[in-house]
This record gives sequence, structure tokens and C-alpha cells, in this order.
Amino acid sequence: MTVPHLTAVKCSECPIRHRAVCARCDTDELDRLESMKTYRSFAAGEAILWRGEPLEFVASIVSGVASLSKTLEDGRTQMVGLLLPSDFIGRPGRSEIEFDVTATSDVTLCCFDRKPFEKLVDETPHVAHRLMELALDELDSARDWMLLLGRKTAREKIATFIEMLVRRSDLRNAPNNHTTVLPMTRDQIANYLGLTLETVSRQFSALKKDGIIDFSDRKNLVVKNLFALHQETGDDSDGGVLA
Amino acid sequence: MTVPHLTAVKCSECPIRHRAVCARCDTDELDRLESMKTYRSFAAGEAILWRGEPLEFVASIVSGVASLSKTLEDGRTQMVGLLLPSDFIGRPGRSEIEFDVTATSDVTLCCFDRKPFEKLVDETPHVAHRLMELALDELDSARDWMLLLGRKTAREKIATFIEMLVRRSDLRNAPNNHTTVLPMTRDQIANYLGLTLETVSRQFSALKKDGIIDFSDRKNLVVKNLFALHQETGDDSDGGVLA
DNA sequence: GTCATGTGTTGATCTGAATCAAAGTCGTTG
DNA sequence: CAACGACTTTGATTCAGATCAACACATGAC
Repeated sequence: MTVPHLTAVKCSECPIRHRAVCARCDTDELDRLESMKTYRSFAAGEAILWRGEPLEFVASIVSGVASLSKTLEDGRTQMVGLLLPSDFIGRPGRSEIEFDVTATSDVTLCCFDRKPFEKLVDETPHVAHRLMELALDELDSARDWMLLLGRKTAREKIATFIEMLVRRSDLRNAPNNHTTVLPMTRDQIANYLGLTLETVSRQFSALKKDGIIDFSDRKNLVVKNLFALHQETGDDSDGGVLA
Repeated sequence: MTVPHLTAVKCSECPIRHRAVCARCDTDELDRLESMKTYRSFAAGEAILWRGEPLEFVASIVSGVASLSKTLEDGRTQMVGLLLPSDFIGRPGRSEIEFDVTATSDVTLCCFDRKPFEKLVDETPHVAHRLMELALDELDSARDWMLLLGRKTAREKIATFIEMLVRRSDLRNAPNNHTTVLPMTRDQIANYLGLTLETVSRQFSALKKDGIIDFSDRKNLVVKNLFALHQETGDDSDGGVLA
């Protein structure tokens, strides 16, 4: 899978250098970080962190997709965030989280023990600064998602989702014929968008029938017309001839 | 209006000392802050900040209620945040915001010019730390709201909203008979909850009929049974006698 | 007072998405 | 390769909440 964030910034292989920590890659602290890191893997479906559990480490996604979700007492759940490669898990200064973190696909994390990581953060203001930026970015995207959940129709939700995937996974193609991989099942997409899996499936079928997207298989998606994604129903039957 | 946050922390009158800046109130920096502050007022309905506009100041709400909202091209809008007295407006290190800020009622703000405020923040790590905490709090409540918008029913949305108001406005009453003031119109509540104003009105009526809440007038609300707020429909007709 | 105007309630109807139900597709394992 | 399970599609039906519409109730201006 392509990770534009990693190739965009020329720096060594550890993702945390890029998104979470280092806007100024030539400092000493990075060597300290480097010596602290460990890798952990989780199988698809496995829990990474439970709500309320003490937070032992911070981490950066190396590969795979993880999700943040909240659950009501009766089992209804809503994803509240999606973590793609190079994204950061962690709450500077917090020891608990308010949501579950689950591996959506097989996931590899690059982890740092929380305590020494926080010590490092406290001692290097530009790293703290970078983490604040990340938190504000998260806040902005959470608010975008609130608009989606509260006011968009099923088709608009799917369109926004596809557009987000294209934006994050495909930076080099021509304006049309973008390619993406759906990183999750219909059920998980439904949880992310505040829909049911049936509605997600129907909307994909409708977009396909309208010639806006196409599937080579269940996961691999071609967007044939990015602009039309955001248009009305594409009810193009042209008003057929009188019978 | 009662502002529990202000009375809970014994400190001088400026709200920014309490929520945004100062967990350690005896430092010199506060005097610098004190000399920087100015007050601004906005009438109900007036815009405080527009999306994309350069951000000239940070501020703390002294009185009144303001809201953050996002709007789709066709006019559908969704509130993405509600600012009550002592809440903070501002994005350390950012010069723009991604949403509109509007005065929901008449509002008074305690403002600080952004540049000198940020200088102060850069020079005093514990203030930066406090701002990070605020950002993470915001993120947590944004995610709670995502669960509400994506998965809760109209009744549950109203119940959660009422409970939030009670929690923030009324800390000293007995477990039942909590009192609150609805700080906004039905229409604004609907925008906050991802509903229409008619649905909001109907749900209030239903809760009243079920004896769970009561209105002395349109704005003043008594919660007679906080627990029952979160129960099922309260369809208590008991299965009447056979006709 | 009465006439606007903004706000709130209630009723009737419609509709988009949920729910219920049945098949179809793919990948895996024995 | 057959049989199983996980995932997906599609159809029929239902229902919560939206929409459309009318009226009620304040408040303030004149």
C-alpha cells in the first residue's frame, strides 16, 4: 500500500518521525526516539486498546488500518476515527482513552512507551508543538464528520468517504480514473458513516449503475468521474419516448 | 446565569484564568495576560468569526452562549460545538478556523490579541500544556457527539442534550428536580442535534407528557426524573382494561 | 388596544433509510 | 472439490423523522 506521507518527507523509515514528531528532522532527540521504538502487530479484528484501559504506549501506524469506535449499552456502535498508515495514536498527557481502538485489517504499529515518550515531549517544545497541530487536525476532521453524520444523505456520505480515500491513497493519477482500495468491509464502512451495511451496499451499486465508480473486485475501486460523485442522483433516463 | 467552573476554582474574575490558562494561578504570566485583555460584546445572532477569516484574537466566554457551525453549499447546517461561559475560543498556532462562530444569545467575550498571546504560550510551557488538555477535551466531546449524531434516536438526542445542560448549569440540586435554562431556540437545538425543529418540539412535548420534564415557560425547564430521561418511551398506558 | 413578527406547537402526509428476509459470491479448510 | 463461514447483494416491507401546512402564543411597535 502506498503511503504518500512517507514518501513526501524524505526521512528514515519510521513513520513517527514524519507525522507525529518531526518537522525538523535533524535533531538529537530523534536518536533517543529511535532507540525507544518497538514494533507490534495485530490481526484484523483484534482489539488494540479498550476504552478506559490505562494507556501504556503511543504509536504510529506502519501498515494496515485501525479504527476508533464508541459503543452504546445496547450494542449500537459508531466509528469516531479511522487511522491509516502514518497516523498517530496517543494522547500527550493522558493516561486513558474514551474509545476502543481496533485493528480493522492486519496492523503493524511502531510503539513507544508512554512515560519516556512524554518526557521527551516535555523536553522538546517543537515536538509538543507538532503534537498540538495533530490534535487540532483531528479536531477539524472530527467536526467535518459531525456535519456528515448529522446532515448528509446516504449517497453523500458514501461520496465523501470515497473522496477521502482517494485523497489519501492516490496523489499521482490523472484527474479521472482514480484508484483506491476499500480498507474495510461494508459493515465497517456503515459503522463509520452512520448507516447500515445494506444501505452502503445499495449506494455502491447505485453509483456503479450511474457509471461513476467501478469495482474490479469487492475491494478495488475505480472512480471514473470524481466530479459526478458530488452531483445529484444521476437520474439520467432522459425522459423516455412516449409509449 | 451560574457558571460552576468559575466558582469551583477560587481565582480572580477573568474566566480565561480558569479554563484556558491557569492551573497554577500564582504565576507572573497572569499579570501579563491581565494587561492584555479587552472585552467585546455581540448581539444574539451576530457573527463572531467567519470560516476562513484570519484569526485576530483568542477569547474566553464571559457570558452568553456561542456556537460553532458548518454549512453545506445548499444551506443545510450542523452545529459542531457549543460554547458556554468559561469556554475558550482559539487555536494555538493556527491563523484560520474551519467553521463559523456565531453568538447564539447576547455574548460577552474576554479577548486577547493572538500574537502576544501565542508569545506568552510559547514562553510558558505549563500554559501550552493546559491548552493541549483543552484541545483533547474538545476532541473527546466531538467524538461523543459523533456517536449521538450517527446512532442515537431523536428522543435519545434530546435526553443527552438536556442532561448535558443540567450537568453544566446545575451542580447543587437534589438528584431530582434539576433546573436549567435552554440557551437557544428550538431551531438552534435542532441544528445542534441533527434534527428538525418540529422533531425537537415534539420530543419535548412527549417528555413532558411522560412526566419526565416540565416547562415553566418556553426556556425554563425542570427535569423531574433524570433517570427516566434515558429510559425507553415511557409508554406507560399499562395495557388498559379490555373494551 | 391591534397588528406584525418571531417563535413554538400540533397535525397530516411522505420518504429515505432501517429492518427483515433470501440468495449469491468468494475464500478457506478438511 | 465440497462444504462451511464470512461477506455482499438485492428485494419487500416498515417506520422514524422530514416535510408541508395550519394555527397558537408571546413581545414590541405604533
